[in-house]
Amino acid sequence: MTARRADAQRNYDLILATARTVVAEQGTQASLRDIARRAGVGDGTLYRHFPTRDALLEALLRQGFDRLAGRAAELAAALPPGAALRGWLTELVGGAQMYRGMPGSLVAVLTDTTSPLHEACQGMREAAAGLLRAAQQAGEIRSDIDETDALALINSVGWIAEQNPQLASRHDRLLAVVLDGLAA
Amino acid sequence: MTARRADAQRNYDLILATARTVVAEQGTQASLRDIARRAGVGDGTLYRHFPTRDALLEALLRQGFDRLAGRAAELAAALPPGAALRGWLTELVGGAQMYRGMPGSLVAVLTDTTSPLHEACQGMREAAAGLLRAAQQAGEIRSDIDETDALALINSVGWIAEQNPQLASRHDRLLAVVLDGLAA
DNA sequence: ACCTGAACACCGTTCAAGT
DNA sequence: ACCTGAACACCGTTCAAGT
Repeated sequence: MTARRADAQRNYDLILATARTVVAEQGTQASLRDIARRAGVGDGTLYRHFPTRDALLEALLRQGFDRLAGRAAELAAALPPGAALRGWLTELVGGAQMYRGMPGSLVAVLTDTTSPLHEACQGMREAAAGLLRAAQQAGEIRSDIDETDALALINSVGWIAEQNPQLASRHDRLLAVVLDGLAA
Repeated sequence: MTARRADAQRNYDLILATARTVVAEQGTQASLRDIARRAGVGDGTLYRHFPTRDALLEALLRQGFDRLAGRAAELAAALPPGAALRGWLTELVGGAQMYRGMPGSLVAVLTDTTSPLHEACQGMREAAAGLLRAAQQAGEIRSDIDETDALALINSVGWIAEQNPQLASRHDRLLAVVLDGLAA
């Protein structure tokens, strides 16, 4: 991929930047043809660089995942274990809501080792596992759940507001209910 | 609607029965054209009887909603308030999972008074509100939530398994976490 | 190597023409 | 009053033809 031809690299970047805009506007189910058209490339060019929709979303999200993994380390250093985990999960669900459909993509990919999104997810997963383990050892979080449970539940709360914008005002309370359920 | 012509009534029933099968197979996003084709009617006939996808889903679900409202009364009579609410919510999420996409339709319609699904939802809503109020007065459920919160959260747990079948084995545990979060 | 865009098989939705 | 199916404007995806 480092030996990419200059025009190919330019198109790759162009498609990705356009996809970021269009997905922010229309969600993860945005028309791929629309993305290609607005990027000014042929349909086939999009498919050459991103053979599946997940491949495109993956490229779109890798940055966000890396950032979240970094935030986990910061929070772990700054806060007690339970507060660090709760703070991190709260940031995660806020970030996933930036793109409509993202909680779904994230949950779908959580256990799918074949998806390109899964690889990008791993760093974040391990960060989640670390925070969770520490909070469990401190006796602040129930011991019968793992990081997959926590990520699935938190994203499901993000999904609610995206499914029905009128419920967005309830988001904080719903998140609090789930976090209380995770407590020991 | 009682003065429906015989052929219209026959088509209405035929479309609904076919939709039940197809939605069970393919979820709430099933192709409307496919439903019309398998019912043996023209595309326009489906639109005449069900002008929107929601109208079709509503007809499909009214029975289930009525049944759930009835179950609420049974559980309220047979169990202490907290157990009645928890049992009812557990049945609800099990039923909603029968059709892929149903938790989403239900949450979407929860606050939309214009949708035909909303009307069908009202009986169930009131049943939920009654169970919830009793459980809150008994001090078993936290007092800062309403039935909309409870229904949204429970359906979000149903959404998880539908989004990623590999997470289905975690369903009972995830439901337990949310129910614990709802406890006082 | 990479790009383009026509082509194919779908989809939701509408509406003139029939009975 | 109701039904039909062609028609329209989309969509995802592929692939021969170009550079």
